[in-house]
Amino acid sequence: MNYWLMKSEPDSFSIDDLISRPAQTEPWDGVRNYQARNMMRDDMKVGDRVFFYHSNCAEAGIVGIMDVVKEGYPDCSAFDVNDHHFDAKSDPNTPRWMRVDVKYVRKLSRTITLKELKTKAELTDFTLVRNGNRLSIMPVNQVQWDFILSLE
DNA sequence: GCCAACGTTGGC
DNA sequence: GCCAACGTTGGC
Repeated sequence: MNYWLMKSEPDSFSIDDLISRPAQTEPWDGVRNYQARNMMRDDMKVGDRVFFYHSNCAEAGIVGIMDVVKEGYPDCSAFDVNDHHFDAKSDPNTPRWMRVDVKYVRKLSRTITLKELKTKAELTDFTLVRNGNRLSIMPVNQVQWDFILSLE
């Protein structure tokens, strides 16, 4: 089993939005970055665990945990001209973008903020705290995962 | 709202 | 294949 972190701006989709979805499950669409796409297409498996991270907000940080419940499949929001994430270069016959489905597991008892994570020597190599990193999906290793949860 | 970091695009 | 211009991300 692998561990991941996925970012979302709570103004557009928060963990409370996920909780209110049917079956508390949501297709994670709109990702338009190749590295992140490749991880959803090739590496994320059913049963993998995911940190839900709130970005670009007052208190950026990890707020909860999700499960991967459906592996990479075409992100059809790229085909919809009315969708904010429409991409004319994604052909339905050879889809350029992929998504996975994620399901709510639980909220953390508190937000573990980016600010706090940056102070931890144990997380020096964690992608999230590396300066200027903009990946919206990233792997988390077992040691990092366990350490972060121990902060809760 | 600012702006640094960085990914993508496209001219050459 | 280089690289300048441009757009986006995301912390602050």
